[in-house]
Amino acid sequence: MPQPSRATALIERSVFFQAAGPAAMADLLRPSFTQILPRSAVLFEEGDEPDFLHVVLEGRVGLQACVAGRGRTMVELFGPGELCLAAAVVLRLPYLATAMALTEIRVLMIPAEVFRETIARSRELCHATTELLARHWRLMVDQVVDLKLRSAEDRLARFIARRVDEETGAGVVELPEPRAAIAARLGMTPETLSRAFAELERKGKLRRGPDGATTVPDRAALIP
Amino acid sequence: MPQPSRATALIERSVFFQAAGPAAMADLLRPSFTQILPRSAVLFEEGDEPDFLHVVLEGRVGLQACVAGRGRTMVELFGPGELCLAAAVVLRLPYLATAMALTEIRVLMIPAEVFRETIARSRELCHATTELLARHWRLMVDQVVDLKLRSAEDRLARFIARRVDEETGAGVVELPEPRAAIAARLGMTPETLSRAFAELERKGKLRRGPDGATTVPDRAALIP
DNA sequence: AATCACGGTTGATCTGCATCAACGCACGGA
DNA sequence: TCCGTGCGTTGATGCAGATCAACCGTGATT
Repeated sequence: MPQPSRATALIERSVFFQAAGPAAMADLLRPSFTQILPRSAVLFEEGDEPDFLHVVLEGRVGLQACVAGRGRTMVELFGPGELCLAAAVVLRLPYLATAMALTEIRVLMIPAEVFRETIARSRELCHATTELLARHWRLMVDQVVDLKLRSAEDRLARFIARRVDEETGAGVVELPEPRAAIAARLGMTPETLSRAFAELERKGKLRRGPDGATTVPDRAALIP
Repeated sequence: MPQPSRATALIERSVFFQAAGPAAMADLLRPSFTQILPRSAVLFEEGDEPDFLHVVLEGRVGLQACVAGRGRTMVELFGPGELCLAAAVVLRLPYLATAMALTEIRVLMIPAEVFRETIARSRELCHATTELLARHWRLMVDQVVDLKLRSAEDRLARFIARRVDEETGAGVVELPEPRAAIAARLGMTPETLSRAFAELERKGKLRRGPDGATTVPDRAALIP
C-alpha cells in the first residue's frame, strides 16, 4: 500500500527536499521506509533518543509536552510534507516532547544516523536544514506572540485562516484532528474552543455544515 | 574603548563559535566590529532587512514583537555570548521583531553577507548554525509550554532559576533589565510580576536587598 | 530646594477563560 | 435493539491575572 513513488512525489515538492538537492535526497531515501499508523499511535516519547527523523506524508501529527502535575499541551501540529523534530535529531539530544498521530498517518522514517551522516557530507542538505530550523523558529515566535497578545477567539481565527491558504482558495477548510488537539495547540480548553467556534459562526466569519465541514466565506474577514 | 581582543575572548568561549572552528571564526571576525549602545537603543526594527548578525558581548538585548492594537511583547532576551536572530539572517527575510538594548550593551556586528558567504564555505560553521537554531527552537518550545501550563509565579521562579546557573553557584542573581521587560518576556503585566516577586519572597524562595540585588537561597526550592 | 518624570509597588475592581457539571449524539459491541 | 463509551457542545460558577488608580522613592532639570 505505501508506494515509494508516492512518498517521493510528495516530498519532492516540499521546500526542504528541494533545497537539499536530488543527490542528498536519494541518499536519505535509500535506507528509509514509510509506515502507516492509526490515530493516537505514538511515534516517539518525551525523553527518547531519536532513532529516526519522521516526515509526515499524510494525516496530522501532534507534538505534545507535559509538565508534572499540570497536564499536557500541544506544542505544534505537523501536516503532510513537514519534518517532525529535526532539532532533536540534529542535536542528538532526547526529545522534549511526545509525537502522536492525530489522524491515521503515513510517515517516512529516515534513520537518524543516516540523516546526520548525510548532513555532514552534503552542503546543500546542511543548508536546507538550517533554513528549515530557521523557519520553525519563526513559527514558534508567532505562537508565543499569539499566546501573549491575542484572545482565544483571535487565535482560532488565525489558525483557521492559515489552513485556508493550504487548500484551494475555495474556503473549505480541513480540520481532521480532534477538537481537543486543536484546543491544546491554541492554548485553551476544548470548552473555550467550542465557544470560540460558535462565536465566529455567529459573526458570519465561518459556516459549519451538519457533516462537520468548516467553510470560510472570506479569509480576509477572519484575520482581525 | 571596545578592544577586539576582549570581544574575541568572550565569544571564543561560546558554544557556537567553538563549534564553528577557528578558521571560520577568523573569517567572520575580520570584517566585523563592535559597537557600544545605550539603554533603549534600537538594533533593528521589525520589517528591516538584516544587514548584520548581532552578537551580544555585554548587557541584555530584548526581542520585541508588536501586534496592531494589542501592544508589544518581549519574545526573547539575549545575554552575553548569544546571537540575535540568526534565523532572519540565514533566510534573508525581514525581521519579524524589533531588537532593543535593555541595558547599556556592547555588540559584535558581523555583516550579514559575510555570514552567509562563510556559511556556504565552512562546513563547521553551517553545522554550528544548525545546532544553534535547533537549541533556539527548543528554547521557544520551553516558553510555549511555560505560557500554556504554568502560573505567573512559576514562570518567574523558573526564569530566575535559569539565571542562577549562569552565575557562580552563590545564589546572587543579576536582573539588569527593567522590570517591564521581564514582565513582557514572561507574558504578564508589571503589576503581576511585582506581586509574583513579593510572593516568592514571602515564601522564602528569594531575598531582595535594599539595593535591589536578588538572592536565591536554594535554587532547587525555586523550581517547583 | 522645588519640580517633574519615571520605574516600581500596592490596592481595588473587573473579566476572560478555566473549571465543574450535565447533556446530546454518533458509533460499536453484546 | 439496547446500552455503553467517547467526543463535542452548552450552562453555571470561580479564579488568576488584567486593568485602573494611587502612591513612593530616585534621579535629572531648573
